[in-house]
This record gives sequence, structure tokens and C-alpha cells, in this order.
Amino acid sequence: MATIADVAKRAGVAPSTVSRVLNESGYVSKETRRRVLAAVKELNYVPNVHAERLRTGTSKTIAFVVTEFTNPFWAEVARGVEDVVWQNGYDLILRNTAGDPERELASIRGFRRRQVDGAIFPWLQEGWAELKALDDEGVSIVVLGHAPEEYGFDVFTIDNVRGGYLATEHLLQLGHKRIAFISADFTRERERGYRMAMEKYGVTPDETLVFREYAAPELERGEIVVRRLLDQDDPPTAIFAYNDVTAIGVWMELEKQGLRVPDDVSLVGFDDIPMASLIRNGLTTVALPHYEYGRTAAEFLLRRIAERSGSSGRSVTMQPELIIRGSTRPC
Amino acid sequence: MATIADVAKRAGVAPSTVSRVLNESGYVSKETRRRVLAAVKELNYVPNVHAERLRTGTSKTIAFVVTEFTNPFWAEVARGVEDVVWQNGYDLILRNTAGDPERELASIRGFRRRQVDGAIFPWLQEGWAELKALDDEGVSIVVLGHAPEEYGFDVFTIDNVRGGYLATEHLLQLGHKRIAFISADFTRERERGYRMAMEKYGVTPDETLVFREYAAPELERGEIVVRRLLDQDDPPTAIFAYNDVTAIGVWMELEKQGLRVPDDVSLVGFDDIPMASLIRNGLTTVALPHYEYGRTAAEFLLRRIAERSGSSGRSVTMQPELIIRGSTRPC
DNA sequence: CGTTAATGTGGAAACGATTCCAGTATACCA
DNA sequence: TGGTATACTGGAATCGTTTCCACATTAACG
Repeated sequence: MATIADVAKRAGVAPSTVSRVLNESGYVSKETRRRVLAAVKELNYVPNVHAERLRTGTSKTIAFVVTEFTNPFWAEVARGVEDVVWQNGYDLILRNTAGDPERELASIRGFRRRQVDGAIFPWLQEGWAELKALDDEGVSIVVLGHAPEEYGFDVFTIDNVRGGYLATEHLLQLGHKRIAFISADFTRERERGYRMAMEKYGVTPDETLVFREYAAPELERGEIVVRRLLDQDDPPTAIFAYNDVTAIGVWMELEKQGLRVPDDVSLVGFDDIPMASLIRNGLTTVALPHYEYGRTAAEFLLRRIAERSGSSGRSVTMQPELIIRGSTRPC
Repeated sequence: MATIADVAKRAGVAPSTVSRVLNESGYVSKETRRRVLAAVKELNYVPNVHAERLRTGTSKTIAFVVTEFTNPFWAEVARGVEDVVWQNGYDLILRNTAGDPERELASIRGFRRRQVDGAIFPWLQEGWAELKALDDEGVSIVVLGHAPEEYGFDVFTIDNVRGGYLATEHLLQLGHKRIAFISADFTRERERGYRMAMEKYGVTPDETLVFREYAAPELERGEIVVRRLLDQDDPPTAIFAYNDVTAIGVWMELEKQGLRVPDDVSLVGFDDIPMASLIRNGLTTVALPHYEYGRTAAEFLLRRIAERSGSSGRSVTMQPELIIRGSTRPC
């Protein structure tokens, strides 16, 4: 591989001149520039990025940590992050923790060694203190979702409360009152939105309509829900499921039992997975702006790196969108 | 940030000695080692990775390019790659091309600048020549899926032909003879497997049963398929869809028209998406070893990097697995 | 007891860029 | 005509490691 010295020799100038040409800094005559550029082309020269980075003390690298990018949520966010990071000439190094605290810590330490310029982290199991240490060393940090207040990280959030609110409000506006909610252990915010909407519309939620058999496959497949629904004297006329997969599971089970959506029961999901638009006349659901989420966070991070400013404890919230399809109708 | 010189001074030794301790190379006395390690800890020293890499001429970085990691296929593969790459102390830099030739080329050039040690690429639109050039410069390359013969890349493949074969054979063994196949423009291999199985079992495929309305949403939703199926004098008793999403679409449509799976029609999908096990009694499908695919390719690449051996034109094929669930039964 | 081998250590030269400084040539202005 | 600003260039230091070489010291051995 040709070095800057080779180029310099070939062009009959000093290495510093080559550097000036390539970085467009300082004075270079038209003629010298031409000669240098020609030599660069002839030798097929590319600067050694390690030397560059050693000298300038920057790494032009952003780290992005996710818990599980097999999860479509993170995959979409990663797309957004990747796009802006590369557009700005940075590398994106990716790390999947699988929720393992060991890996979290290993990642943080690794990033310190690698002197990344910035990093985007999700909620961590442990490791907040270490992350803060990274921040203190001048590595820009942005946290996705939620972070302990006391560290003052910049936090980007998608408003899940509002998502839950929108879904529930939609059903309420259609005249439904007995609205079931299927929750999971990680969906407290969506549940809060559900309750806020109910309250706002003057309906006190019937606690027997809130399903909590967290992550049981019978729940995902809708068996429990539908069984209990059929048992009720006064069954719900609408169901809001914490995600689309569960909503579709419920839908399948309802049909198995001879109930029709939306004629007998209205159904709302959450996430807007690709299949949501394919089932029957489509599943009404709440879409989160994943891609934009990643973009915005990455843009913010890059700006902070450029400005060399530290964490400010700012927080940005992005809004979900209600997508009305064929699974809901007036009560 | 503390440097190796700081550590050396604090421990009262020379930088070279510190280096020897840290890299466990050459002779170091027990006592010196202790002192150096203590100093390292006290100063919270981490070696500067850029200096390291500049000096050693290695980057400890692997690039992984995918067309679209929002696609669960690639997300899974990425998981596999990521796991082994990190386990071996390498960085993974990730690039999503979205099938854009511009981005392909930009990535390849970028990797040259960044002096990655190795790269894993999918099928490219263009850019094969540039990739070959990278290979010639000593960057280890592995291609996923398929590559032009003439370049002699090492290629890793998942056997889609066999997948198609397994699915079809399963139906044939259940006694089905009129088996429809729903294809897409990128599923020629699966179709070949379908035809191979039919031939093997002495059944000549009825070309009216091969659906080719590529990627039309009506096809995905199963409308065309079911409509045409009902029109036939001698309708198929089984359907093999090129992927699970389409299979489920067909399933939905069949039910809408009053046909039952598997009682009236057996159904086989492809991919084994999470929802495949949730629909009714489950969708019989073909699972591809995505994660293992990524792992194996990455392990292979790392081994080649360690051995400093170039491409050899080898090719490794990984086998799919038939997963029998409730959507198929004897004819 | 002299010779050779095994340990242990420090000094200094790379690696390949950027950047500061000094120096020269030309242009401009009073 | 002399002084100063502007344009242009080369030399050398520097970033923080690794690694080669030289030099001691100690151990082993015939």
C-alpha cells in the first residue's frame, strides 16, 4: 500500500504538501495540486486511517448498542442510525447485548479502548456508572428510551404512553366502553396511556378486563383472553393488545370460537408489523416512528460531537401514529 | 488519558517493558509484572487502539454488509456474525446497502480506507471487480449466497433448493399430488427444489398450479391463489408458498372462503417466522439456519485472517430443516 | 572456572499521517 | 525603494504503540 511519502516522492513535493492538498487546508498552487492528485491516482493511494486517527485523536466511529436487533423495533432504529452515521463519514460499530449485563460492560470497556467518538445506548441492566465514566472522558453519549435521572444523560424517547392513549381513545370515540387491555411486563407505559384515556372519557376500567398473564404463549395465542371473554356476563366489545403479534393471536382465536372482528369485537394492536395490513381488512394499530427515532438520535449525537459539548440532560420525545384499518368499528 | 509512557514512569520501567507485560511477550520478572499491572490499574490505563493498529498494521475490524437488516433473515445472520466477531475481540462494522449500487461501492471503498481485516458481503448489484481488488490487497472476503464464479471468492450458501425439495417431498409423502407452488422473482431455487421433488416422485407439475404474480399484494394476501384454486375443475389439495407471510395470507383467504386448513387444503410455508407457530395449530414450514449461517461464515473468515490465506474459491452449503406443524395432513 | 544459554531490561526506530514553524518568492502599498 | 502582507513549500516534531537490538545479569554445564 502506497503511503503519503510515496505520493510525495512521485509528485516531487513534501508529504506535508500532499496532506494539504488532500485536506484542502493551507495554500497550494494550482499546478502542485494537479501533480499531487495525479500521483494519488496513479498509486491508487488511500490514506491510512489509523495514522490519521492517531495523529488527530479522533476515531470517526460511533457505537450503537441494542439489546436485540433481531427485534424489528431495533432493526428499524438501527437503519435510521446507520443512514445518518454513514452519510457523515463515520463508521458504525454495532453491538448486540442480548440483555446480558456482562456484554453491556464488555461493550462499554471496549468502546473506551477503541476511543469511539460517540455511542448510542439503550436502557442498561447495570453499567450506568461505567457509561457515565465514558461520558466524563469526553465520549458523547445518547440514551434511547430511559435513563436514571441522576446521570444527566441526553435521552431520546418514543412516547408509548401517548401510543396507548391514542389506541384507547380511538375505541372510546367509536363508542366502546368495555375495553380490554392485554399487557406484558414491559408495557406499563402503554397501560398508563390506556388508563389516561379511559379516565379522560369518564370510563372506569374494569380490572377483570386487564390481562396480565405475562408472555404466556396461551396469552399470545389469545386462548386465555377469548376464553375469559366468553365467560363474562358483560364481555368487552373491544380489545387493545400491547402488540400486533398478540392482537393477531387473539384474532385467530376469536374466529376459531366463531366471533368476528370487527363485527363482534373491535381489535387494536401496537407496532404496525408488516403483517398487520395483510390480515383480513387490516389490523388497526399504533405505529412508532422507529426509523426517524434512530435518525434523530444519531443526528443529535453527531451535532454534539461536532460542537464538542457534553451531556446536558436534555430529553426528546417522538410521537406515535394511530393507523386505522379494518379491525375496529363503532360499537 | 494515560499513555504507556505514563504507566512506565509510574512503574519505574521502560515503555517497552510495559508493552511486554500487557502483551505477554518476551521475558518479564514476576516483580516487574506486578508493579506494571499496579500502575496500569492506578492510572486506569487502556492502550490507544489507533497507535496499536498503526504499528501492527492490523485493524481488528470486520465489515459486514447486508442489503437490508430490517429483513429478519439478515438480522439473524448478523446476530451470528456479531457473536463470533466480538468473541474474538474484533469490531464489527455494519453497512446496509438497501440494494443501492452507489452504497455498495461506497462501502467497498470505505473499507479499503479503514483497512478492515476482513469483510462479509452479500450478493452485489455491481462492485464485484472492486471487491476483487479489495481481496487482492489482502483483505479477506467471504460472500454470502452466491458470487460470480470467475473471481474465486469463498462462498457460503443456504441450500434453498433443498428447502423447496423438503417442503414438497413432505406433501408428496402425505399422498398429495396436485401441489400448487407460489413463487416470487427471487425464489427460483426453491422452485427448483419443488420441481425436483415432483419429478422424483413421478408427478408432473401442472403449470397452472405455479403462481407467478410476483409480489402483487393480492398474491401476498392470497386472493389470486384462492380465487384461481376455486375455479379449477381439479383444484390442488396442497399449497407450498415461497414464504410464511404469503402462506398465512393464503390461509386467511382460504378461511374467508370457507375452506379449512389442513382439512381441505394442506399448506406449507418457508422461513419459520415467529408467527408461524402461533396461527391455529401452527404452520408447517422450512426453517433456515440463519444464525448458524452467520456464525459459520464469520468463523471461517476469522480463521482465514489468522492463517493469512487468500480466497480459495471454496463453497460451503448449510442445510435447512423441515418443521412439521398443524397445517399439513395426509391427502 | 570459563563458556554458553536463558532471563530480564532499556533505548530507539519504526508505523503513516497531521501540523507547526520557518523560509522563500511574489505582490502590494505607501 | 523599502516594508509588509500573501501565497506557497519543505522540514521536523508528534501522536502512542510495538519490536528489534544491545546490554546486563544470572543459571547451567562440561
